[in-house]
Amino acid sequence: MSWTDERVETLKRMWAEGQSASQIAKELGGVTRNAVIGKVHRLGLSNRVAGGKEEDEAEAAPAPAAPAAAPRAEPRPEPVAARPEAAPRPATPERPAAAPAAPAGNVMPIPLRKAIVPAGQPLPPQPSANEISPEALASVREVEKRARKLTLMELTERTCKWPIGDPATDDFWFCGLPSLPGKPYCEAHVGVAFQPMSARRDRRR
DNA sequence: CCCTGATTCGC
DNA sequence: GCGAATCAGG
Repeated sequence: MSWTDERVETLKRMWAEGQSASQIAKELGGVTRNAVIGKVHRLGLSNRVAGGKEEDEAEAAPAPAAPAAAPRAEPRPEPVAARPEAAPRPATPERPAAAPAAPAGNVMPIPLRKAIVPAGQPLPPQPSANEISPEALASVREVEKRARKLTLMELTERTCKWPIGDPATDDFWFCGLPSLPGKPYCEAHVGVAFQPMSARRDRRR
């Protein structure tokens, strides 16, 4: 793989977004995080906040904290697959079939809180008590108390991705315990996620 | 261990 | 210019 303009662009964008080198490498494919880091440096977009090119010295830059605003922003929970990329412009000026969903009145009439959350793609089915064995259910409940409560961005290939809580509230996180090799979930959650058909049938009704 | 970025240096 | 190997951390 080579650093085509497009790939460099992606690199720049993701780096600017604060994505890690390994994440960028995964996204690009065909390169390691080392390659990404190397490129980042060569491009000169390393870090150094206000850096200002090659200032001689003047390292003693005071004003450590801007007293004005404190944009204490947690890492934005950007959806993993968020691809602002080029929006497919349907170049079809035809009548907009449906009226604008948003009322002219700039006010969002939605009850906020419970509603809009994209909910993302199909999440693993939440156990509905009657199809999970009592043992597994108990195990899960026990495990969820020990859950690492990871956020979406903190998940890796080795962390349990079982969602816990209501995505529409702050009361939402991912299990995060060590996942079974090759599985997306930890042992307990694998237990409720992958059940033999027979087990389900026997328990049904 | 898992992960992070930074640097070096042969290619 | 490139990126694996390595370093230095968290």
